[in-house]
Amino acid sequence: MRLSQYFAPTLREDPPERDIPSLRLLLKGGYIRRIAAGVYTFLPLGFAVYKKVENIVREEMNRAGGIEILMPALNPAELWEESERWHTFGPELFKLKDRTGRDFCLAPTHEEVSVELVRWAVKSYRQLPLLIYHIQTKFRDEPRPRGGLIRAKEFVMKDLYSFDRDEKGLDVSFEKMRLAYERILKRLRLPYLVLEAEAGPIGGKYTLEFTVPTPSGEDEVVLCRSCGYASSRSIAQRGDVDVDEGEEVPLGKVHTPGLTTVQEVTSFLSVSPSRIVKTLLYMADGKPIAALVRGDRELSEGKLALFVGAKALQMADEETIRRLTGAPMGFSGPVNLKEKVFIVVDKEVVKMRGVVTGANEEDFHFVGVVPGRDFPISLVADIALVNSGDPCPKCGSTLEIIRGIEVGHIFKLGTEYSEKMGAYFQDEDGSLKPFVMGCYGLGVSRLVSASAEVHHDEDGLCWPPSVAPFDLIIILVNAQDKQQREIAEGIYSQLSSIMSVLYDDREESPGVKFKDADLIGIPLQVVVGRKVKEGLVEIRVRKTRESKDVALEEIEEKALSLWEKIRAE
RNA sequence: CGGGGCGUGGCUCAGAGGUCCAGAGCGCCUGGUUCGGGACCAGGAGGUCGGAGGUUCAAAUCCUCUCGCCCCGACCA
Repeated sequence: MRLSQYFAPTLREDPPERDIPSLRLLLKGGYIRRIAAGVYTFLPLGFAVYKKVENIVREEMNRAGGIEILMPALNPAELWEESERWHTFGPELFKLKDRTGRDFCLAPTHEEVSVELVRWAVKSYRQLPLLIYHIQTKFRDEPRPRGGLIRAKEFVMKDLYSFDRDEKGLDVSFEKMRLAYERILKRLRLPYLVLEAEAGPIGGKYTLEFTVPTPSGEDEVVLCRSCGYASSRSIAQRGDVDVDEGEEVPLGKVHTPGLTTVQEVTSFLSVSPSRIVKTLLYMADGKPIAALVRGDRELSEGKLALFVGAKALQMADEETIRRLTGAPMGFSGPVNLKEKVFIVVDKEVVKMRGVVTGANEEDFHFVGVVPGRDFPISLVADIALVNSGDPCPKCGSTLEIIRGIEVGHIFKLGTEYSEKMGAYFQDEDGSLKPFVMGCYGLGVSRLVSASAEVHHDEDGLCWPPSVAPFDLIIILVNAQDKQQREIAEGIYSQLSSIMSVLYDDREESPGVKFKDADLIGIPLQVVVGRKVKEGLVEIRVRKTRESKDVALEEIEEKALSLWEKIRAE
């Protein structure tokens, strides 16, 4: 491709969004263009990278036994009513009506459509397992789009749905997908972590999250460098900590006028925040629960929901708090609650003696509270959010918190959707059974961003060969120079037959061409400049900056050998 | 949805009631020079200052409302 006839509108100045390197470089390099918050056009270069990523994903899905289809983005409401997600998915679901007033949504995921398809087409265990997938545009009305392609309102996802006879079959399908995901990420040259995570609105019993570690990622990951334990922070566990157990003293009440925050109370009583216990009230599937964590910690709602088996966990509102405690917000405690409340105590708190809690009375706190003595314990669990420095639950060494981009998430769904939507097959023994499902999402457009995030330097992008928009760029230094032009043209036609080549034949000054080449980040660069007089051109590797003068007649051989070399890295 | 910030030629921004108030640099067009790291000279095109309303003799500039975008948080495959 001749750059003079291509469409790669690079920017000279940095776009204002400079916080996330991948977004800045994709915009500056003419890869993508924003048309609204979280909505992007892929320009030719970006689309080229996208297609390469998509193709790797497709190849690995097919290799793992997936069968490609294409489901519609526009979904009728009735299907979503069947799964109940028309109401439970929340405001992220884009809803719309057709001209007759019939309700539709723009699908954010395709469990419903795939179940509808399979319950129609698959009647016998003989047809199982079935793994169907598509690569398609998804819509989510994100409250806050961010990072360009990283969190968009419209994005492309590969989603595969597995249908099996039983749990054992599901395990096999799940494992196939796990391996396929690892192969994909390796081919993309992306470092990744496989995390245990929470399921979110998709549901399911067991999930793994594939996360690319990068400082600008928006997900927090708890990581143990010594044993490799890795988990999404929202549900990460922590080992046992030595706590200051305190002494068993009698319960007392103190006047704490207007002091509602941990900080206010602890400084007023001159105690450390680790000696106060926060009582957080929640409604779990309509039932009240109290969660107790140390004052210097945060509660993990994910873990709490997991331990109490709650589907919908919501912080109690002001009114509910008054009803349960008889006091306004800020004075809640586990002692003398007005109603029967399920009390979940963090494993650290249960060891503590003589702590401070709210007194369930306006302007009062209790001191000397002892769990078990002064209030009943319904459940002891690890419900506090992990902080960096906490001990690893597996090996006890120190946990770290890093950031990452979640690029894939795979779920063992079980029979939830099949049962809700009436999707049954006949098993060998003649009985009707619900399909046992799994679903496996991979953010294709997000992978483009993640790749840019990992593969760049201060001058621009440095694509790995597997996703680069072109293999090699020819830089014609002086387009006015007849000899340079002829030689560049020759190399262009010669190399084009063995690799994909972008030829910068523009009448631009050398500086512009070099800057653009580095910015765009094509792996190999061939510079046709003044050394042609000596029969030499220069070939260089974008990423490492290594550079060699090569005789004209050797350029093809050299380009190929360098290509093989960087491809193997 | 809370908090903060920003909307002025294609891009990055300056201008904070009037008279150099519609500007600069980059980009773009014409002509010429140049050609190994975002060249130079000359000429030129291009904006109802996000929108609506208001204050004023006078509004990019002050006020109100509104829309959009960015960042932090809440939320979230």
